[in-house]
Amino acid sequence: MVKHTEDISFSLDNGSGVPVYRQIINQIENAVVSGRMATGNRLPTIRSLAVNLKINPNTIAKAYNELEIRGVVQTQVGSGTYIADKRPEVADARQKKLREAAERFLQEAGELGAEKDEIIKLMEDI
Amino acid sequence: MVKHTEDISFSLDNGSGVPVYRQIINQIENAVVSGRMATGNRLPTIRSLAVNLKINPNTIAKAYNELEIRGVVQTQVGSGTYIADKRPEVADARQKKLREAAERFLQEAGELGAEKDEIIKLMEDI
Amino acid sequence: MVKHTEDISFSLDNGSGVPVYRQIINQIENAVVSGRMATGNRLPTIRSLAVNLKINPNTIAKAYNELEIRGVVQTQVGSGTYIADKRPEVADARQKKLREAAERFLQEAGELGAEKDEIIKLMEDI
Amino acid sequence: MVKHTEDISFSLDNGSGVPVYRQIINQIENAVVSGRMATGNRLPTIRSLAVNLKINPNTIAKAYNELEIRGVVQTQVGSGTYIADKRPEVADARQKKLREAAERFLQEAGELGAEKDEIIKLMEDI
DNA sequence: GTGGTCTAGACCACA
DNA sequence: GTGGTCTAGACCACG
Repeated sequence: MVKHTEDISFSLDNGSGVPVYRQIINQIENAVVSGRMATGNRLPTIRSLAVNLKINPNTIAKAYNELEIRGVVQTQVGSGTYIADKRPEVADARQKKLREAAERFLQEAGELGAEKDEIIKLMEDI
Repeated sequence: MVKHTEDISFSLDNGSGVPVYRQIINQIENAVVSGRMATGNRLPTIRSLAVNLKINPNTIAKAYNELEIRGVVQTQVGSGTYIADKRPEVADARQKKLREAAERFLQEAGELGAEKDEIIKLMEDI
Repeated sequence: MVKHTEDISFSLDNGSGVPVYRQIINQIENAVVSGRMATGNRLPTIRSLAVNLKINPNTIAKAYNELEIRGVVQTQVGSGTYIADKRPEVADARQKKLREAAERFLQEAGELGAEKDEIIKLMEDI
Repeated sequence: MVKHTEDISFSLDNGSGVPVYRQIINQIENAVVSGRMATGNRLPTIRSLAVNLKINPNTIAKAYNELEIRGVVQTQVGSGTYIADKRPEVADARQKKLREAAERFLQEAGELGAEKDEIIKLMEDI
């Protein structure tokens, strides 16, 4: 039985320099490794997402296509795009991605001269 | 335009999608708003930095040029590129940049399903 | 970003010492402050202008880029470059630029020993 | 008998894009064709002018050198640099330069949407 | 086809 | 040796 959930939302940042299609890829991968999207869940259609995010359908198609190449999703022609079978690394992947995100942030915080105290205080405040 | 310190180091991430010249701009701005680079400090020469970072001098020139247009640095042809006169917003800018970096990180951590506890624990560990 | 007029023409002077990209910037700014180009008007594409002016596309890209950093234009990759939202100073800017141009001319005319009479006569003749 | 007048003053504009050495050349040529500097008049020494204008002596040397190549000045080693013998074209040259300066100005004024009336009024006001 | 990024390399203005 | 300008050309993101 194929589930039809579409409970994923995207937030794009146009000024960050990160290509839009990669932001989409990242957010889908994050949803997968965090367990919010699981095997068999359906992704939004290219068209609906294009309308939602106000971007060109080609951009989303490119993201889905790359995710398919990586084995994260599978496309069923005429039906939609689905999260692929769980692969073993998923559990590790979340930790890895979380740690990488933390390191990117700490790198930048370090450049801004923030010490551990200030950073943790900031985390607690927000 | 007096001091000649060059105590800034750069770290580039080629796979992040953020253009190299923008990474350089960000890191220089971070150094300025954090106080590590102050008015009159000299930046590394375009050519020396190009050798250091193993990138094309034009890429660095582009970064320095944008910083000049934005009023962050001043160039003296034949002499070098220097941090421009401190403008009043500098003090606020650090807080703003730090908060933005934190928000970007928390956004991504949220996508990965991390709660505040896990995040703070991670911060303390690294 | 609605209108698609491209009613701006450029005239470059190679021997003047003023960099080509700066001449382009000046002429676009002049068109904006004089009202010939208004918010939303599209600039010529980089490539078409490069062909027209017989210069390298990068030179035009550099001009457009600086105009974007200064907030004069906005770019939509895949679509074109457009005059940005009108900012309040525009009205004053025309007078300022006109007066500066006049002062540069009178400075040079003075060096050439021309008096007001001769200058005004010249203006009427041309 | 060689005259030793040094009654020429310079005004440099660093932001104009025109190289400093060319600004110097122009202003000396203007002084010559306008009759303010005549055959045999001595130019300021490179060193004194460098101090006055706060620029590098090499820049002035380059200007004087180019003027010598063009036959506008002559250098007497150990004595100084002097305006060369008047050549026939000088009388015409002033008109030509004046007209060119006027045309550059009118070009820019035209870009700013100024009509003859406004321009003449501006000339009269300043 | 639109603009953006990056490389490579030539030549110039200035100290 | 410093930065600035310009050319040429490759490849990318986006529509």
